[in-house]
Amino acid sequence: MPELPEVETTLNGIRPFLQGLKIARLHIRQRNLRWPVTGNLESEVSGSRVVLLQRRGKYILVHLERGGLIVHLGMSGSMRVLLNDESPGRHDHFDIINQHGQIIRYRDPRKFGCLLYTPDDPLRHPRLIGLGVEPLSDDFTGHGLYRLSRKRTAPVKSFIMDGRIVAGVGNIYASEALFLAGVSPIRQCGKISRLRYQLLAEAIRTVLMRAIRQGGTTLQDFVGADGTSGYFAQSLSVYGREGEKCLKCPAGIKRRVIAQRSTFYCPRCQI
DNA sequence: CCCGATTCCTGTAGGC
DNA sequence: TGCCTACAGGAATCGG
Repeated sequence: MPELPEVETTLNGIRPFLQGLKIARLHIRQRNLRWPVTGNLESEVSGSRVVLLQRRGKYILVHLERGGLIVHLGMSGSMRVLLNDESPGRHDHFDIINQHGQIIRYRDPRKFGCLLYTPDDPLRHPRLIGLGVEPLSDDFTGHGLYRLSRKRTAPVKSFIMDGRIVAGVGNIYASEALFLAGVSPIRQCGKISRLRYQLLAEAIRTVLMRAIRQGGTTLQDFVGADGTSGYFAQSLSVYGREGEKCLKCPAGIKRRVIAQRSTFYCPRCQI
């Protein structure tokens, strides 16, 4: 599932084929994504230069000379640079074709992703305006998490997965970061100490950066822009390891559902 | 405001 | 072998 590291991997892969170049054409085949793709985006963006490719949370921002595109990979999306002409499959919903005729193809079997156009600064789009802090920026601190969590009762796992608090932490990396920090996912976020939030913030940063270095996590669908899988899956400590032995102690990894999401943790190491 | 449940979608896995 | 159901989850939305 594309979370922040997978989006970052995708972005790095497609950047050489888009940033600084003109978009010759946008070819949309399926307009029925997470939100309907409305309006004549094709004519808005064709001939426009990509001035910057940027990630914000799990969103990909394609800044154009005027306005920009906003792409989300949902939970099964990928963007791939085609090496040779391949006929599109039924889940290949749109292509971006650059000035050299190179094709960046968007595939998303479950259609949870989106393609939006805005004539304004994409960062100020209503979908992005309420996003929380970037976890890899200097603004992301344990102290900030601590302050935002006061008087709240949600489980800490739900808290760090809330995009209005931190942008880009999804189900897999939430479990992994909580394990690394030794914090139980079911603890009420408002009752966790400042010190432990410092450990947690550091763990989130560490897990995300490690995953980026390994090209993200591929469980089923995810591939980077070159079509290869990420290999962070082999580094997962708890996710998907129910019943297996904890890496740090003799206990077994437990699974429990928190906010309708599978959550994996060590009941002994994570307090 | 805060929080949990529900919703969208389709491929895959497991049961019978 | 094939049908059926449950499950996976990002994020918006709704209801309490």
